[in-house]
Amino acid sequence: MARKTGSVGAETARDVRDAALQLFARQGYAAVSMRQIAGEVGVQASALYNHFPTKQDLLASLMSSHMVALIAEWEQHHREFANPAAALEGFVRFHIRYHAERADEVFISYMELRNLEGQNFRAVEKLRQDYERHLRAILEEGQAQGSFMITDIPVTAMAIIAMLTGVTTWYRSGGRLSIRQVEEIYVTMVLGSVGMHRPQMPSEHIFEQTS
Amino acid sequence: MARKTGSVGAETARDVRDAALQLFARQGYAAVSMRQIAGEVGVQASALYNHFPTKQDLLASLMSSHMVALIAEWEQHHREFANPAAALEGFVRFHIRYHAERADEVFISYMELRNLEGQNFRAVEKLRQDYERHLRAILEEGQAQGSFMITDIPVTAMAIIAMLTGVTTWYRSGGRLSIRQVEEIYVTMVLGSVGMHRPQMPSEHIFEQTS
DNA sequence: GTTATAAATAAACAAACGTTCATTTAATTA
DNA sequence: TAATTAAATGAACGTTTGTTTATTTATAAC
Repeated sequence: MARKTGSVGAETARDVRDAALQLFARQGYAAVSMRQIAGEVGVQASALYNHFPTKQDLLASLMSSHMVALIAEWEQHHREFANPAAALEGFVRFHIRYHAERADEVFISYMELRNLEGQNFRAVEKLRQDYERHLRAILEEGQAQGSFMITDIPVTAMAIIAMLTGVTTWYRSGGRLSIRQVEEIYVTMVLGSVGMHRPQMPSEHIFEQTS
Repeated sequence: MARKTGSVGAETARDVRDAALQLFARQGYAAVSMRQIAGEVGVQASALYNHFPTKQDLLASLMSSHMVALIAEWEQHHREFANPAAALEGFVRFHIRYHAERADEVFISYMELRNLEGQNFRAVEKLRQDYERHLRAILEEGQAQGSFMITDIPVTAMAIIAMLTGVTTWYRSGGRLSIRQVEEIYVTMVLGSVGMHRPQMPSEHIFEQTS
C-alpha cells in the first residue's frame, strides 16, 4: 500500500492536530507516542512526518496557534465596554466561556510549557504575556479611575487568570452548573477581589437562568 | 563493585525521593527516567529497586506523603481562629507560605495526578478532597453567620485554591515581593471575593513590611 | 496522456525505556 | 568470628521510542 484514495494533505494534517490535542491533554506530551497519534488518525507513524517535522514542532504548533486564536478572539470583543468594571466582567465571561469550549487546548497550553524547547518556549511565553497584558490594562484603568482597589496589579492579574483557568479542571458541560451560572459566580468573586461590590443576587435567581 | 562503604538504606531512599521530586517537578513524571534519577543520586538505576518497587510507586509515595503532611500541618493551625474571617485569612496565609516553601511537592501533586494509576489515583484524590473540605467548612460557617456572601460554596472553594496554588508558578524567593507581601495581597483579594471588605492599607504601608 | 508532485506504506535505525537477575561487598546479628 | 542480611553493581531482558529511508500509489499540472 501507499497513498490512500481520497487523501488530502490539509485534512490529514488537521486530523493529526486533533488527535494529538486530545492525547496530549489526556496523557501529557511526554507520555504520548507518535505511533499512538498515528493510530488515532488511522495512518502509520512515518506518515506524520509529511505534515510535521518533529513531535516537538507538533506540540509547539498546537500551543501557539491556540494562544494566537485566544488573543485574536479577545481583541474582537474588548472595545465594547463602557467602563473598567464592565470590561472586567466581560473578560471573566469571555475567558470562562472560551476556555470551557476548548478545554484541551487550554489544558495543554497550561501544562506543557515546560516541554517546549528554546525558541518554541519563548514564542509561546510571549503570547501568554500578551494575553495577561490585556487584563492588566483593564485593572490599571479601573485603578486610575478609582473604581478598583488593587494592591498590586501584576500579581492580581496572575491571580485572576489562575482562578479562572482552574475552571477547566472541574467544569463539565451537563454537570450541576451551566456555563452561565459559573460565569455569574466568578464575576462576583473577581469583582469582589478588586474591591468592587455588585449587588448580590439571591442564589435562586441565578440558578433559574437558562444556559 | 557492590555495596558502598557508609551506605545506609534510609539515607539513600531519602536521596532518591529528593532527586525524583526535583526532576519530576522540572520535567514531568513521564519525561524523567529511572536512570536519570539514579544518576542524580550517584547510583545505578537497578539500585533504586531496593527502595521503591516501581517508578509508579515512587511517584505515588511522593504525592501522598505531601498531601498527608499538608493536611496534618493545617490541622495543627486551624483551631486558633476567633471567627470565619480570621480563619479564612489564616488559611490563605498558611496555604501560600506552605506552598512557597515546598514548590516542587505542590507542583507535582497538581500536575501529575493523571499519571497515577487506579488505586494510587483514588488515594491521592481523596486527600485532595479532604484538604478542600477544610476550606469549605470555613466558608460554610462564614456564610451561616452572615459575614460572607457566597453564591456557591464548592465552586468558591475550588476557585480560591486555584488562585492560591497559582502562586507557585511565579513566586521566587528573593524576587520583587516578600512572602509577607504576597500573603497580604491574596488575603485582601480572597476576602473581597467572598464579599468581605477589610480596610485597605495604602500600598506603601504593605511594601515597607519586613519579610 | 505523460510527467511531476504529494501522501502514504513498510522496514529499519540506534537509542532509551522500566525492570530483572546473578553477583559482590559492606554492615549487622548471633 | 561466622552467618545473615542489606545495599549496591553491571549486564541483560524485551519493548518502545522518535525518526529516516526507499518505495509505492494517487492526485495535480502541463
